[in-house]
Amino acid sequence: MDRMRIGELTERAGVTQRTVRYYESIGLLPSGEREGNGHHYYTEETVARLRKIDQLKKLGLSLEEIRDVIELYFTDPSGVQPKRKVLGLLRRHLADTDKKLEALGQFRADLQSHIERFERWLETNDRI
Amino acid sequence: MDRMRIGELTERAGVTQRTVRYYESIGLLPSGEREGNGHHYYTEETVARLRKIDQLKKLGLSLEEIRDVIELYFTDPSGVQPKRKVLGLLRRHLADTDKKLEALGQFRADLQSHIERFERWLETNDRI
DNA sequence: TACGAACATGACGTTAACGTTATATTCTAA
DNA sequence: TTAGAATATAACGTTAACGTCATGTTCGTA
Repeated sequence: MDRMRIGELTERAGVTQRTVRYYESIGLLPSGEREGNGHHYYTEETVARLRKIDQLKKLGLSLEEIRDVIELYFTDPSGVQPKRKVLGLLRRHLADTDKKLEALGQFRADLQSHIERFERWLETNDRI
Repeated sequence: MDRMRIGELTERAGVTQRTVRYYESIGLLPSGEREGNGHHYYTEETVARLRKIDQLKKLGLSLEEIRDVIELYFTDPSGVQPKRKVLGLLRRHLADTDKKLEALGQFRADLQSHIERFERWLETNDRI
């Protein structure tokens, strides 16, 4: 009972069929197995994958970048060399993420100080 | 001597002329004053503005979002109502930023834990 | 003053990440 | 079994943020 077609998949994952097919076409999503009739069938994992992709997108990762990391959420590369390779990738992503975090923190501080400036101004000048 | 033309502007700000003209066209950058000849002239502030825009872009803000906040870096809205309006905008941006920070922090933690997992694996299985 | 460099303007091109028909086939329920 | 819903595939459309000519005018200097 864990096999579903694209209709149920997209409803549960909150994306459109076009999105699923697009992801399949760029190799971001393994294209579901097909029956003799041509229809694709998906599983729970596909739903989870789509949700994870959505999360990563919200972090500002491009689909290409996501393709680099999505696998390690659902599979384990076997062998020392593949694991080393993925580890390198992950470390780069971590460094990038730290940079983003710092910049975003700075931006937050800027916003905060602007907000306080406006608040002070309004507090002293408002009650005319 | 603080008046420059687009060539110097773009060199100092690290953007192309196309970018400057595009920003002018969408109202993100005030289009430089023009002489009788048709040439635009810019100032130090334009350089600073372009750099600030670039910073904000790196935070994942769209040019439209940047247009909402860029002014308050370089001007002060006068009057209580305008200031209230900008304050509201700023608070929304602050809330958005906090959400992004949280998501990004979570992603960082995920990455970190994956990295550690791989490191442990390699440490115990590497020296065959 | 002449000529190459700089500038202005217009228009078509590009990439990412899908949206939106259009058409054909398959599934499902009455 | 047959109409309507779901699916597959192809192809053209869309938005953001510019890139890349093409053409014409202006600037600066030899």
